[in-house]
Amino acid sequence: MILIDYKDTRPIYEQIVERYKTLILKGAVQADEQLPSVRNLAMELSINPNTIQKAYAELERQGFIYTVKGRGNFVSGDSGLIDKRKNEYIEQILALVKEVLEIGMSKTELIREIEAL
Amino acid sequence: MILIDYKDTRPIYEQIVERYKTLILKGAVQADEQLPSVRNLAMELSINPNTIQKAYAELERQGFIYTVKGRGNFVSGDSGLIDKRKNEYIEQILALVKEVLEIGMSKTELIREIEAL
DNA sequence: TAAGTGTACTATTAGTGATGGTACACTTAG
DNA sequence: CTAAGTGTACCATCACTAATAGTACACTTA
Repeated sequence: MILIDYKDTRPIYEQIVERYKTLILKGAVQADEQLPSVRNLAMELSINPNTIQKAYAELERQGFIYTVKGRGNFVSGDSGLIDKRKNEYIEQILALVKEVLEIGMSKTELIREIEAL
Repeated sequence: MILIDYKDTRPIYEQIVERYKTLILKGAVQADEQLPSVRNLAMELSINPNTIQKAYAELERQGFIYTVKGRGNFVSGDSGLIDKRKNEYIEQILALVKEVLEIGMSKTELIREIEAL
């Protein structure tokens, strides 16, 4: 479910956050489903529990999961998150598109590439 | 010509590299045109000469500029760079597009956003 | 009660970005 | 030739962040 890419320049906790955001929004993990405990996931990935804790804290801050002390972390049911997330992506994509247009790529060529997916 | 955004999380030298790459590919600075000296640009931006040096070294490594010891740094005339750079952008954009499609955004909606630029 | 949960600390290590300063070789204008 | 301006190569230092290691405590539940 979760994989760490050590060639990736992004910090581990951030990779975990991104991975879970996608999993949750894709519906790969259902609402109110329990996430692995901090200690378990840390052991599974052979990293420090503090790193998992940091990732989970960030996911909670962004509303993707909620925490019950003594019980665990669970997937939030907030449906508005998908639209928020989409907008984040759109902004990133449009920023890149602007730059690539500036250096002379044509909009039609770009769209053709996207259609080809 | 060059501006540093301290709210940007990317390191300064990287911002400078990206900025010059775009300027060169847009043709805003011509081939064989001289770049500001390491010391001058450092003073102008109120940062350390070593940081500029790092940026210039990276630009040279990527073929965007060339260096003449004792004279300065100059814009390279390599025309193949544009295609390389375009491909870099395309890859980044397509990676993001894949993810946003995974969470349920439609391809047509995405293309509409791009057309709207 | 014991095991498993989150959480809050503190200390430490490692890596990177950036600074400050020095020194040297080269080129060019004077 | 000289001086000023170039790149370049160092070194030491500071600051910040990511990650680790370890301990402790409060909570929930079988």
